[in-house]
Amino acid sequence: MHDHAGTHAEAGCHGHHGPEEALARAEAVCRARDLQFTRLRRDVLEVVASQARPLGAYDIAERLSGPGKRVAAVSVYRALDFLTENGLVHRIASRNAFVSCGHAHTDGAGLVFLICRNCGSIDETTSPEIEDQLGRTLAKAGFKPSSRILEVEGECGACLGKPVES
Amino acid sequence: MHDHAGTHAEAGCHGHHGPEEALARAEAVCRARDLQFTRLRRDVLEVVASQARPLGAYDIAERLSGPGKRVAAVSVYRALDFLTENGLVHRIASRNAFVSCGHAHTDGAGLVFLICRNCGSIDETTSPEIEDQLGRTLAKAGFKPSSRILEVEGECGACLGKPVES
DNA sequence: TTCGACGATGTTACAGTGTATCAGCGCGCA
DNA sequence: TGCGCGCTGATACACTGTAACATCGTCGAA
Repeated sequence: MHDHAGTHAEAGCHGHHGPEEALARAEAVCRARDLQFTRLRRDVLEVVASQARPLGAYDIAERLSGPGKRVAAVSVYRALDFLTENGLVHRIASRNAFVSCGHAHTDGAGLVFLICRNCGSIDETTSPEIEDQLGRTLAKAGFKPSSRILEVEGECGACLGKPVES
Repeated sequence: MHDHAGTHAEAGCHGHHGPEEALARAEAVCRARDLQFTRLRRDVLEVVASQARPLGAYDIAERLSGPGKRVAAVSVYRALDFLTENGLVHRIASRNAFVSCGHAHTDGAGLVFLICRNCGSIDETTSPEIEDQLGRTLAKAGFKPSSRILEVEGECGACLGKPVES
């Protein structure tokens, strides 16, 4: 289930900070903006933050459901909308899935997602240089940006280090 | 339906070259690689290339279907797979839709998609500088890339020029 | 020519993703 | 107490994508 938590921990991980930090940050953000950090939103964030891999909305719903309790996907979507709007979770467009945001960052500034096609983990970095270049390129094209996504698929450092489990 | 064809034509358009060019290039590519440029593939490409906006697979299927003829979405998907594998159309991950590729380019080198949230048109540019910076950033992170997507949403030059139709 | 291999297409079914709509619930506030 | 408002539950549905199998056409070999 959460077997990668250990293997991933060492591997140049900027992105995955664990649930505690994400929850603390969420509480702070919601308090600052006078928003409700409800039980459902908390639970969804906790599930997403507990994984270094992106989770689909239905995955999350399944994990939140149990014998006595059933969480519908639509509720998860609403919680995810809330969380993404407030920068607590990111949507990975190339996977139709979601990851928790490791650190506060100024609204999408040069954010890059590194998706390992081997272990499925997601790492998150920023690059002001890319942001600069992108800004210049857009200006040259006469385009006024409002949001951007930059996702790279490949092999992460950890998987390159230990290529095969033979 | 195709009302934007005129309005878009003047607007710093790198991306939308019309169906003829796309079809000619596709024929050349398929001949060079000894691939079959079948009727269905041709039709799908023609529909996609006739629009500056990205089209969903079901949109394409609908446009290809008529009173006597019905094209199933699954056939469209197969044609789109073929076309994307050969660099003739691109998938826009943030929209789950497809656009025809305006020009030959060396396998995803610094490709940037500019999606206008006002008129819905897509423009396509490349930036070696961004590619450079991205390469450096990835190297620093110890990440070996195999593919990447970079999509920017905002307002295109044409829509900025004529802000409102009042 | 006939046969078989192979790739493309047709068809059905189904899984996964996301939204619309309405009803009910909890809580603050007049 | 009652009202408003935001959150949640629940159902239904639309959109996106894939799996599996049948069929067809073409090309090359026997």
